[in-house]
Amino acid sequence: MQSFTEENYLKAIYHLAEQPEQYVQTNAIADRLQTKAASVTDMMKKLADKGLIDYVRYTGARLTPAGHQTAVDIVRKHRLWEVFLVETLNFKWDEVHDVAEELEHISSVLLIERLDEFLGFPRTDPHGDPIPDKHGKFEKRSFVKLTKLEPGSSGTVTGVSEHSTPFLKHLEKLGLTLGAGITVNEISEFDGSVELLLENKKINISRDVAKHILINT
Amino acid sequence: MQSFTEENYLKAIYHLAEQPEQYVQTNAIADRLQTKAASVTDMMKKLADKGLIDYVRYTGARLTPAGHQTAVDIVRKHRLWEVFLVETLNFKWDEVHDVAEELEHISSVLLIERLDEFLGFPRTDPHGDPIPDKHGKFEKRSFVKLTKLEPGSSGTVTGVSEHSTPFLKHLEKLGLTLGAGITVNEISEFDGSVELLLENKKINISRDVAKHILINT
DNA sequence: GATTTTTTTTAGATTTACCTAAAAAAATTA
DNA sequence: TAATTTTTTTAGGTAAATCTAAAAAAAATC
Ligand SMILES: [Mn+2]
Ligand SMILES: [Mn+2]
Ligand SMILES: [Mn+2]
Ligand SMILES: [Mn+2]
Repeated sequence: MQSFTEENYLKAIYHLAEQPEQYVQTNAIADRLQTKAASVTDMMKKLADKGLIDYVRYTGARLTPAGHQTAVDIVRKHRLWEVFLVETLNFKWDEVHDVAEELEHISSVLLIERLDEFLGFPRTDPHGDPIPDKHGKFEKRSFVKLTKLEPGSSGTVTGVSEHSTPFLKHLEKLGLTLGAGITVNEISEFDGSVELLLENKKINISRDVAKHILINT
Repeated sequence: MQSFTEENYLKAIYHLAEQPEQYVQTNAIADRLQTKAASVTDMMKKLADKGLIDYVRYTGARLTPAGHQTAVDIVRKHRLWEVFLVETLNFKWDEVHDVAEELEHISSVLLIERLDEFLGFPRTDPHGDPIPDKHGKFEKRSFVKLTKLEPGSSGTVTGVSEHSTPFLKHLEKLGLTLGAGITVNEISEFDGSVELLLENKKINISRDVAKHILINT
């Protein structure tokens, strides 16, 4: 049994690690959880004592198999709840993240199994992120950041790497929702902003927006 | 914004008070929350400072209007989640209480409004308890405890005053579920056990079981 | 009404999750 | 490599929610 706080630390390490064996730095965790490095160090010792992370002083932390399982369980719950909120309760995709941050800590195993079943075992959440199965397994999506596309190339929006309400509302307004087909016209040398074709309409987005849009080519 | 702990104290006072103006004793709260009287006294001071209860030393505590609103909101959420678990996710009535104890603390107002709507604005939960509307209002049910019925009188099971899994499983086994029609044959002078007719079948239940069964005559 | 019992509060600790400020280690730059 | 900057840890402290043990008040009993 972990506290909400412990679960949030494990999830942060999970999301920050690009490869599973990679050590995640103290400051990176502090930034993500909006806390102080000293607090992170305290928690790292505690999680290491519990066998949930490997922690090496001045190097960082990485999840043990037990810690990984816990983290991926939380991610699974988060994403299933987001699907429920959108599909069943008609939330918009920009309204679900904060509620799911609370719901992901509900501990009942039966609840999440039944929810998964009720939703028809969805594979992705409203932001295009894959939903791990109960064993923590899921297929890796293939995508490139919109900023990495060559001018002239086309693709489909399959995900976003930022879940905040203002960002998603902005995309909604532009019509850049999941499944939208786009073609890159030009990437500005000056500020990195991207001009693209969305259903024959020419739109311009800033680099800051483009870098959080994931494209399947 | 209250902590889970504060919410649980307010709910305990709400459930323990028979009339709204009645002061609830420190020990009663401690018993219900499985904590110590000293801890309750600490929390009473805190809740009084926040204006959620009236607290009189050596007398007890009662909810202020603000505290009552908070408490009844939690009860509303608890009962709506129980309906969801049973109606939508096919939980049994004995499996829902502990999960609802966690879910009742999820704070989103939109979530609970949408859930209410999705469920079709149910008026009672799986144990027959009334669900307050968003203003905290609900109709008082009329019922008598099964132990108060005269031999010969009939009625329908409309509720239970105990939500534990073993108790509800026991009732399930006997066929004493919500809506069941019963007639009292005899109440034992010796141990208070009750013999009753349930769909023409004669069954016997102990006083301890009977006192938690609520009958509509 | 005095004595005993029960209930409640106070005093003083503990644990968890934080914090700031200072010290130490590692990484970067000169 | 020496100096500087960045990162991380340690030291020491706070607030919330808990506890035990002792003191005080209220209620029950004699
Ligand atoms: Mn999310
Ligand atoms: Mn998501
Ligand atoms: Mn319940
Ligand atoms: Mn109930």
